[in-house]
Amino acid sequence: MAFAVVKEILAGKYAVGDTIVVRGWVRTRRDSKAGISFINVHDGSCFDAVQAVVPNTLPNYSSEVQKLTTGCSVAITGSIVESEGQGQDFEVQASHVEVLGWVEDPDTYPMAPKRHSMEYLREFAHLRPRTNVAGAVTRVRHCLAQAVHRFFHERGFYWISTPIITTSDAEGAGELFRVSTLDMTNLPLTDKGKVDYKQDFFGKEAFLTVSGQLNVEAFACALSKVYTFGPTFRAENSNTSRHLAEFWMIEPEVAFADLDDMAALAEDMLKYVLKAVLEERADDMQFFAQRIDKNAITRIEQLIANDFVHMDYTDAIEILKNCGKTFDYPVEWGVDLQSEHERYLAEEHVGAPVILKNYPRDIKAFYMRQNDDGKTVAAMDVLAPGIGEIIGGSAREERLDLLDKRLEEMKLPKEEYDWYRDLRRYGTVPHAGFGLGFERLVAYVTGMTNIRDVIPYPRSPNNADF
RNA sequence: UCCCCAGUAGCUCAGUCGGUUAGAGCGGUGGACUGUUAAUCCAUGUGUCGUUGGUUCGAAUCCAACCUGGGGAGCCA
Repeated sequence: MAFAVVKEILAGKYAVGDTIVVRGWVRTRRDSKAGISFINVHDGSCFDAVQAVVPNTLPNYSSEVQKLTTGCSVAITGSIVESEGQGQDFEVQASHVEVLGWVEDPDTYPMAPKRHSMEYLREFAHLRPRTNVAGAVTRVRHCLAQAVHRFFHERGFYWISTPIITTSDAEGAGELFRVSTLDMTNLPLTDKGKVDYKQDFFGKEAFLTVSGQLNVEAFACALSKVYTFGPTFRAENSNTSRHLAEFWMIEPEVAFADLDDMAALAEDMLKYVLKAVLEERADDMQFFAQRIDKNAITRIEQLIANDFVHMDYTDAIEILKNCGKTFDYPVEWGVDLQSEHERYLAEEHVGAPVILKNYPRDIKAFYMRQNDDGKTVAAMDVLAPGIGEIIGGSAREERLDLLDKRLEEMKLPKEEYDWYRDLRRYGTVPHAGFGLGFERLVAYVTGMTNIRDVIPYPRSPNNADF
């Protein structure tokens, strides 16, 4: 007698007549006067629940089975039978129903079998995994993560676990969370009255990382093809549907590669992982298309079928200037594109993901490789309709003199970058990489509109419960 | 952080141009019916109307501040 998971039962892995035990949580119970009850049990192995048919001849039928409500946990022993009803091929003819855990008060169990708002479910981050939508998101998220690793592994990339704690606050890529073991109510001070970080755990100021890029570049300049996939932290006071204080990022970094190589890699990767979702999570995607976003599947199919549109920043500016639309923020060569501009390009002008390349150097980071025109850098953004920037990347400046010049121009402390500069002093090579916000990808794929609903326990300003 | 909107039963919301007893659907519960499947039908309970303060004879309805949530912006992934 085997412990069976719902996915395998529904897929017909067991022969009719096999006796199995299925364990999970009750989604719904329906009683029939024919002397049977139907109990839908889900265990997370797939979108659908399995139906158990429970006859009223079981000793605990009236005392327990008929009292089962949504959320109760059960272990049901029975035989696999072909279903007499519509909606499923196989079901379980129960011979024994063991109630593992009751729901204290069905009236106040937060996950009632009905529509709930995403905002409401967010208040129950510990119970929402039992809902259709959170379960589907979780499986799609897993599928995407596995596909990302598989994609890079198949192409000879190595996964680098870059550090989560960093002592470099100089990248200037946003506010950092401080990491300290000092007693905040009694801080040690130096002679000058400043906090004496020499007495802190690392002997200097430490923070949570905002990016693994600089660290992973060192490995690209040794193992050629590498990537990071880990958590990232930004202490920005961002209150939007596409920002989190703690999120996961994928950052490939490739030696001997240029910007066009990165654009191609980004396109290949996105198509690869989206294909995996369509193939492996058809059940969940069908749900998203039904209930969350009717274009969820067709959008992905179209993305896979079409080449990404490439566009130079300079050309994008011309398009925006001549499109006849008036924007809240005026468009001029040299300005950073606003959300409204990016939305227009991705959603209206192209209607699909678009890769913007070669931005003015003055609005981009110090490490981006300068183009020969002296005005732009080899940077790219992949803009997805509805989400905005999903990928940001660049070729890295591998020429030490040019890198140093940028550090000086941007008044960054050169000594903080000694080890980073070493990569240019010892056997430097052209290299490039990009960063993909994992939650933004999950949101794009599922059609979920708020990034807080595609990560198990969202952290954002004023919210780190659970 | 800025702008806009909202906060009324377990949930989703309607309502009140300030005035005696605040509504619907869903969920829950009880029943009817049924190899059912977001079933269907009947019955049924529930609310210090976000918090604090103010205006008023009287506030859930008006005003203010605050809190929480949503949409948008900035920052970015």
